[in-house]
Amino acid sequence: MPYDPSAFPPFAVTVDLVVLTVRRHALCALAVRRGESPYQGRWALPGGFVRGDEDLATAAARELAEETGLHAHDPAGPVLPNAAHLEQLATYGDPKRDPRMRVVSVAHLALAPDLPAPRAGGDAHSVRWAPVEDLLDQEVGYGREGEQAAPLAFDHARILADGVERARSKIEYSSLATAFCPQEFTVGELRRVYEAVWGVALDPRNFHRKVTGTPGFLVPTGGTTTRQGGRPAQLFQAGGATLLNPPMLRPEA
Amino acid sequence: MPYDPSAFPPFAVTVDLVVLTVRRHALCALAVRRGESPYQGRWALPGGFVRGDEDLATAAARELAEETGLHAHDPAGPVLPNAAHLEQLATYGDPKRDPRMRVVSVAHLALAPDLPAPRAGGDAHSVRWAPVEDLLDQEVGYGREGEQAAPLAFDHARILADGVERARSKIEYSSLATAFCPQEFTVGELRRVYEAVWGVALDPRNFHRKVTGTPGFLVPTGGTTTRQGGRPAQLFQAGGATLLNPPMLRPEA
DNA sequence: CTGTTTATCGTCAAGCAGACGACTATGATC
DNA sequence: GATCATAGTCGTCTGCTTGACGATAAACAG
Repeated sequence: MPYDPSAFPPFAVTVDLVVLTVRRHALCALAVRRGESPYQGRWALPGGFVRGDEDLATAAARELAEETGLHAHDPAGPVLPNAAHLEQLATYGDPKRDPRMRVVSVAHLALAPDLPAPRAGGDAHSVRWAPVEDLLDQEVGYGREGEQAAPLAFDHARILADGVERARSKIEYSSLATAFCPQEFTVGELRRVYEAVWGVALDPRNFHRKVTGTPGFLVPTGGTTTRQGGRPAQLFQAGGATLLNPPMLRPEA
Repeated sequence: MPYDPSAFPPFAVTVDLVVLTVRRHALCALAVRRGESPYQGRWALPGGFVRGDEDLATAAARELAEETGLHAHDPAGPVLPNAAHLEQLATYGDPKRDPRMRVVSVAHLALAPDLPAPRAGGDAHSVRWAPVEDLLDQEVGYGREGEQAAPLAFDHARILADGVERARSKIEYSSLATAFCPQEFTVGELRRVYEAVWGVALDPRNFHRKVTGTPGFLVPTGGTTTRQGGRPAQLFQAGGATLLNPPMLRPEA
């Protein structure tokens, strides 16, 4: 049977990105300010149309590079300095999610280390890192200093919440928390990542025992650093293990 | 800025279903035989186009009902007799995955109890439950009795593998295994579900202690049954808990 | 009645997690 | 330079969970 274009309704397909990082002890997401209607002036997740000859993962990696300058981490390739973890999150296709037309958005989740330089390709007025708490708690509508208190555009609050939940659960049983760290990092820095993502305090001694005792999680690089103050700490890299067994336990409550 | 149809390439959007059940000690998936080109005569996952005014979850539930007569389980609604668990799995959008046109498929995962009656809406020649092992091990190409040994159509082997992996991991930390059981079931039946999905043997005594000791997982209905032979077993229903803490541990290997 | 099957309860040792004490090595402050 | 604050690292102890497995219970088949 030949291809019959009338047999299916046409959709626009986009990728939206939940890009997370840990800055100053807080889990932050990348937000862009919309320059056009609908939701003009509101904050939204970065994203864009999938091109006609482009895979979904490719489109997400392209958008990520355009917005942040980060490369998607290729497990097969070499360890790049500016590499972020990128994975598909979920797909959102409510018929009314975009008032203009029928858009299906394949959301992706990216985890990036704290970027020393601001991202490329956007001016400071239209792109920012915002604490996810601020972005999600804006249903009632008040920012701290007359800041933009409107909720995220479209269904992006839901997408962001799903992405944050994915990140929170995935660092339990995988080594993904290292994606938030620079290439070399200390146990304390890794612990602060867990604390920021989970929003809890962890016992430094038990945490240290756990992560250094899990084979393949961390490999020492030999160096030490004192950038956090206090006694110098050993530097580590992410080891080859991707799944943690047994997992890190997220405290109750 | 008004809606500009030329600004994005049109896509067809479909839902494909990985419907799993446990039959005769084996994890089985629903497969349909393709009646048309491409891949005519090959087995594929059930699925179809998303309609113009339909949500993705709605489309998946509609396809599920059309193929199996099962309802998608609504957590808010009453417990229906023929209810299956349904969740979004992942989205597949390789530009070449369908030779006819650009199709993005939002795969969903459904977990159903073993259906006493064959499914409605399809004749026996074009729909069947097949052990996932058979469906996935056909890359080399030989079935047991001259059976259809060709691999699944399109990228459906990959989708099925992803769905199976999701199910395998999700029954570890959630109560989803009960979705494979009838409304009332015994601990032994639940154990056989785990054994079939994971492909391992579990100690009946430790399993019994674990599931009956996890609060909210199982609630006794008071009845007993002897349908498995041997000493009568207590009947249970799924309790309210959806997350198991601590999780069921899948044996190493 | 005896053997088989399945369910259920108990015991024990090993391992892990949470609570927390103690010590170490830095920089900051007086 | 002594003291303090900070952060890192090593231990100890206790309770809980797990995995291995013995023992008993209640049905059915011969």
